[in-house]
Amino acid sequence: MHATEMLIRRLRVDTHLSEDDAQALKSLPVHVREFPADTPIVLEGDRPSQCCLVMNGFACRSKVVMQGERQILSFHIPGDIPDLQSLFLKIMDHDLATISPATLGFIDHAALRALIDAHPAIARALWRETLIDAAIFREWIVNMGVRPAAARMAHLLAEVRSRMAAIGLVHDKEFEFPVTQAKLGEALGLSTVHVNRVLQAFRAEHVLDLKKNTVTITDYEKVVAAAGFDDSYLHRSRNDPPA
Amino acid sequence: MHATEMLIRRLRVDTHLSEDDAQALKSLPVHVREFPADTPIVLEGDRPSQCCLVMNGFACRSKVVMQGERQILSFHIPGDIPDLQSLFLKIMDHDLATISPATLGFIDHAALRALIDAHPAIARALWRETLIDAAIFREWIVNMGVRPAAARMAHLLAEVRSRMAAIGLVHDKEFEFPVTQAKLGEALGLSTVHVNRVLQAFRAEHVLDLKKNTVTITDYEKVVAAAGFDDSYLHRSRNDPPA
DNA sequence: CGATTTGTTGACTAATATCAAACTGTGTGG
DNA sequence: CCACACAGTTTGATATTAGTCAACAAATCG
Repeated sequence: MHATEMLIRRLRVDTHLSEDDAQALKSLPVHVREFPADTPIVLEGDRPSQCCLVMNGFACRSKVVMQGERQILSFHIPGDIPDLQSLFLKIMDHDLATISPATLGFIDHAALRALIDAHPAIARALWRETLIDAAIFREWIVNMGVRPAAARMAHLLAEVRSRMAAIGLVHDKEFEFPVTQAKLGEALGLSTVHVNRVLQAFRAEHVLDLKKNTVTITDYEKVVAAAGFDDSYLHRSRNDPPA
Repeated sequence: MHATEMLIRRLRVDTHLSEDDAQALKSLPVHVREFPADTPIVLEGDRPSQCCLVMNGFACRSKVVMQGERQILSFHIPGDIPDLQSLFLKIMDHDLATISPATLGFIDHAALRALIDAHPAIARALWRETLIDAAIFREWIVNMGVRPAAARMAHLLAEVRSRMAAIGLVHDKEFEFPVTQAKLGEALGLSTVHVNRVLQAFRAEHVLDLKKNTVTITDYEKVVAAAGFDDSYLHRSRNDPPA
């Protein structure tokens, strides 16, 4: 799919865009590039001059603390614009990298700014995307703060499943999620060993499985119950009818 | 100080606003109300029709999970607009409440939307505020994920100190922070007992103290070192000169 | 096919939670 | 002014969760 069509479809999930807005988006110049797995896109301290649309594959944002430990802050799936905040926060305060081979579309800040100034509806749609991004961070904080390891992992996988489902990428209880146990640990604030043990417990209870970059959620009800998962923080449009 | 002046000053810290923009902000109708301590302002599930500016006192955002545990997501100090996201995310996905007696200024969404449409610079300034909000959440995730209890607490207090300093509310190594040990625990994902013990350790080493709603940072260098605190995620303007 | 990354296991340790009790301090009504 | 109530803090003992280390097995990649 073409990058700008993808963007239009994504923004229209939550916000009404006129044909005029859509045309304007369609004429946005996008520079498409292929990235191998585990490759940095932008790093903390950078001053990017473009935003990045994930067209294919997966990415994650992370931050390293001086002791060399890394905290993964978010995972990104096709359709996401993981560094949209760089449009107004000049200096990156975290890293963005692929976690699988990925196709990325780069859009110049200048072009995006011009579009925003000329099309208030597009501005709102993008602003809203950054606000949902923040809502996901909030839930991530809850996850780390109050949930024990198993619930935390269940919650993360339920969220990724939910977001993948929204773009039609969940098939037959399965979805692609190219994450190693080590990376899951970095995301959840758990050691690799503990991640492994929690995963085994889920497998033993036939709740879920993760292998070969694929998550299989055998018993979705149990996952939701274990995680206390409620997707309202994702602010899907059905929850938020227009004002 | 008048609410709109406060807002103008706040937005001008990071963004250039013309006299025209400032005048427009000044004419924004603000409804000022006093709140006692520990009083909800908006709750999860609400559909607020106004945003709230903290003029005096302190607030926090939090989320409760079904087991009744509460995770505090952020603390808010005078000048903050803790629920600015409600302008575009109709349904609150978390609670907002005072933690001390507070003076709050309420601004109608409708008025704010009109202002945004007419004044792109104000829109950007507000958007930027929500992006910094998200940046703080990201660092909070790092805090919960990789830092042990003492470092985590040091980081939180260093952040609050930094934000209080920015509005001139740090005096003589002290600043007001009306938080109980129980609330600190809810913010940091620690039990009250553990918070107490960590605090005692800091006291014993003459690093910092927290009593009577006041934080005293005796040895700021040690706090920064223990926390690995680096304020660049707060995106102060000196780090982000205009494009 | 060897080399490297990823996953798995067991034994042990460290960090933090839990529980229950006692001890502040502060404000209130008698 | 005292006594009581209450919210907040402190303490000790014990339990639990998750981390560390080290070795090995399995999968993946060139």
